[in-house]
Amino acid sequence: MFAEIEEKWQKAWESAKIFEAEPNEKKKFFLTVPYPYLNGNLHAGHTRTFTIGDAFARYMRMKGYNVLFPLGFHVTGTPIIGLAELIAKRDEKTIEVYTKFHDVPLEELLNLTTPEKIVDYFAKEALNALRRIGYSIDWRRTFTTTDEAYKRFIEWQFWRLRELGLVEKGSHPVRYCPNDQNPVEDHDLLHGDEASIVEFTVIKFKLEESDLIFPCATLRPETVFGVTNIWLKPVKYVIASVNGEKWVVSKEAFEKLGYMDKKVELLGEVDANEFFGKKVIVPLVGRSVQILPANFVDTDNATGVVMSVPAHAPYDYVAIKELGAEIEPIVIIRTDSNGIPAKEIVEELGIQSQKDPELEKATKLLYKKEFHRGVMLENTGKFAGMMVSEAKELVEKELIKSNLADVFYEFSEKPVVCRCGTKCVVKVVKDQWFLNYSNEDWKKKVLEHLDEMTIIPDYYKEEFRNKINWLKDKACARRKGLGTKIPWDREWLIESLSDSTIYMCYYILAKFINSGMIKAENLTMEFLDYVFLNRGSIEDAKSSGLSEEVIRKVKEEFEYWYPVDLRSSGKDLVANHLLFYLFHHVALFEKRYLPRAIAVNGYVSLEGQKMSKSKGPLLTMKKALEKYGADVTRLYILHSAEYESDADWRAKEIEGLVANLERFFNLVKEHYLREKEEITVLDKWLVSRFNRAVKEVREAMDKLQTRRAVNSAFFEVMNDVRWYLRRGGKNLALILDDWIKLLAPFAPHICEELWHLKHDSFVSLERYPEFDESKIDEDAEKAEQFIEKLLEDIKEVRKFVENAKEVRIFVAEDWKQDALRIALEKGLSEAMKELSKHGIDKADIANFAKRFKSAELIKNERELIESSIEFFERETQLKVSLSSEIPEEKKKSAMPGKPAIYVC
RNA sequence: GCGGGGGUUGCCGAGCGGAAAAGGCGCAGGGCUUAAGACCCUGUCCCGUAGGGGUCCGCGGGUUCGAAUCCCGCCCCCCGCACCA
Repeated sequence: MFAEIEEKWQKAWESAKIFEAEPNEKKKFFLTVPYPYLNGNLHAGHTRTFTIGDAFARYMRMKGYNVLFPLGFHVTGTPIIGLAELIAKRDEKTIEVYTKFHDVPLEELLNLTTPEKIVDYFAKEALNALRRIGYSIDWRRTFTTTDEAYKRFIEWQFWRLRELGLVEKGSHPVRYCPNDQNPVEDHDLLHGDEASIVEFTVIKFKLEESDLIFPCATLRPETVFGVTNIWLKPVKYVIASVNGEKWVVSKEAFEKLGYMDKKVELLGEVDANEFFGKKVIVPLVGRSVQILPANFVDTDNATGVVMSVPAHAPYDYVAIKELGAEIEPIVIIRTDSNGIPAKEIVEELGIQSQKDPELEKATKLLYKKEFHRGVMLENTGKFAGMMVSEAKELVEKELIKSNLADVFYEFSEKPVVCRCGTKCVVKVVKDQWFLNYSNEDWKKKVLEHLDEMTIIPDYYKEEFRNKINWLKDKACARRKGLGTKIPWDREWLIESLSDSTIYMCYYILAKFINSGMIKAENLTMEFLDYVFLNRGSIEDAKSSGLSEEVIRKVKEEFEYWYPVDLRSSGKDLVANHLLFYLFHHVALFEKRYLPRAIAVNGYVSLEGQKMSKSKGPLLTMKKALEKYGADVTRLYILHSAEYESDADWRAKEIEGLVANLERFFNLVKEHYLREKEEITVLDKWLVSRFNRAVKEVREAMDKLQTRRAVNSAFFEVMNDVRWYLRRGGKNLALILDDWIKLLAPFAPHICEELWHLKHDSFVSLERYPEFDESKIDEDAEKAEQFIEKLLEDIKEVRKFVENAKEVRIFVAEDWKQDALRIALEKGLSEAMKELSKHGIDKADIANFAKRFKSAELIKNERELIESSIEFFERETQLKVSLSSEIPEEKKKSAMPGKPAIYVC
């Protein structure tokens, strides 16, 4: 129903260029939202984040700020390439998801076989949807992350980060497919997406009088002090040369070692039976212990060689018992009891054999307990007295330092299988480029800046603080994907989250680039240094080939718009993008250019179901707009949930909203242009209530609480308006100018249409309503409340009378009014004294005392009722009058603010 | 496990020391209508033939004249823990 109106105003805004922001004398507000990734159509999740952003942009604009709200598109990385391949391959599932959920017509979809075509198509679709929803975006600044100029900008950024020592080479473990010879991403997995990569410590036990090493893999290196023997499975093992040492490992382990950045060579096969009974030396301790057989050993887990700590490892304890070996467990950790921890838990769970699945549970329970509450005992040398949680890391460090241990990466769960059917391995990728987010100095600066920022909701600041502390180095280069090459090592592409950290300042360049004033080749190091970092002079910047005038202009605009005042984002970006956003700004920019505020919002689910771009279900922005139109969609999504809580999109609810919005539209149309009539108490009440709503809405919006704001601005005002009309109000127009303005950030099209019934200006540029204390009328509000309650009471009483014809209302006698006044001022006892002085009946006084708490002083109570008689009659369809002809005992119940009611 | 958030009436959700507890949705009844829809009104924890009474905010304790709201313990749910946008 509103489609035409919406299109009309979108065109009007566009041709009046009212959202094209240029520096001026006003205070600026720079608002950004994360650019969308174009491997599909924009969906309800984008709709939520962007609509919150737009509502706030509009709100700030109406509060008198010069608002810049731009948006670009993100296409770098692997998903778009992957999608192109899948479409080219005619992958069934992909075709289904993209036709069914992304609403791409089949014939168009089949054509999207290259990344470029995909980007073109979805960029066009996105633009259409974003325009149709009426965002107040400055479209002159849009761009795509594969634009030549953008790449220059990214290269510049990486040169500067490297100069600061924040990009370095290192190695790290990845999930890897030996067949594809590539790292495997989550969506390329057949099995095992739950598995994570865990780091085993491999402790080297030397065979006595030999150079053979038994590398025992463990997750609890601190228990090395309690080792009583080591285990091998009675099967064939191999001897391998590993970085020059002779290791005995399982066959599976040998294969895996080859991927772990080690020099590995097969020397020969060997039967574990040959070693049983022989002795190895426990590192750090120097104790000599036996090699024994155990069937629970999994040769496909890590090295396939295990150390035995029967006091603390249930498996070991049970294996030793089953073997009947005369080995005394050595307790090295104390928690609460004095016994042998593994023994206790095994007995408690009634475990009998190595095959008992309960052993897994016992191991986990004991591990947890000892890790969090355990203390290292005297027999652990210099670690004695430490908490286990602390000792674990230190023991490992010590062992590795003295070349007594190594690390071995393994999946936490198995199998992990690639889409191609091959079992994945953990591969250590070397010579990889890293962003050094673990750098303490860098972190410290970020944390310091965080303290000065506004985070919405505020408790997320703590979350950010923790995440900043947890953040580790990030591999920032890839071999595959779209994007910018690392400028000093062109084998590598900059990974797509790493090229999206400070692009908000690129919006300032984008305007000049899009207009042709600046070309990609003008973006030289000197120019960007000068504009963004205040490095070098304008003379240096001229080497870009740009004129001084242009350089000056760009610089001025950057100075005007930066920093970003608010970045509004979905919560999925907290642990990654938003952190990088902070880190990179802090690393590169001067303090005055650092981000001011971040707001976080939750996900959107669909009728209770999680949405998924790659699997469905999905509701695209386009579809929502086709079905409901812009303002309904906007209002709905803004009202659906607050802050980081997740919203659930429900067709049934949104349909209810359509009706509400139509009612609003018709109501305003009907009353907006009416002649004003004489002002009554009721009018004052309306204005007073409306003013409170204004206050509420502003307070809510200042904290980005769109749900609360819409609730108040739309639904609650609507309820007041209904009451007002029901009461016979004639001057609704009193609040309509302001009501339209109040709603304009949320439902801008309808508001624009209504506003123009009376005005020539754009409501989008009007001043937002102010709260006016002087318009608050306590008496009027009290009076309305009184009438409402009285009506309720009349209806209540009436329920109990059959064939009611008439209502008589009896207002409390004057003496009660007087007494209440005294009681409120001087206390009840004073009032009672006064009453007896005037010869009021004792029983009456007692009755009054009992009930005075529920009484209230209403100004002109009698007149108020009198003027509302007609209203009461209309509402009850009964004859209503003020009368003293009611039974005596009813009269007694009359109190100020609560008249006696008699229905007959 | 660590970190962050949360458990409120049929559902979604506000409230965060003094109201059976905003608002929305759903459901029921009434009005309007030739009818349906829309719209308007009423009800929606239990009891009640006079505007009243009782019970209630994950569970169990405590503080207080008074607790959904504060404190302690327990149970349960959601999200992140990455190299993926």
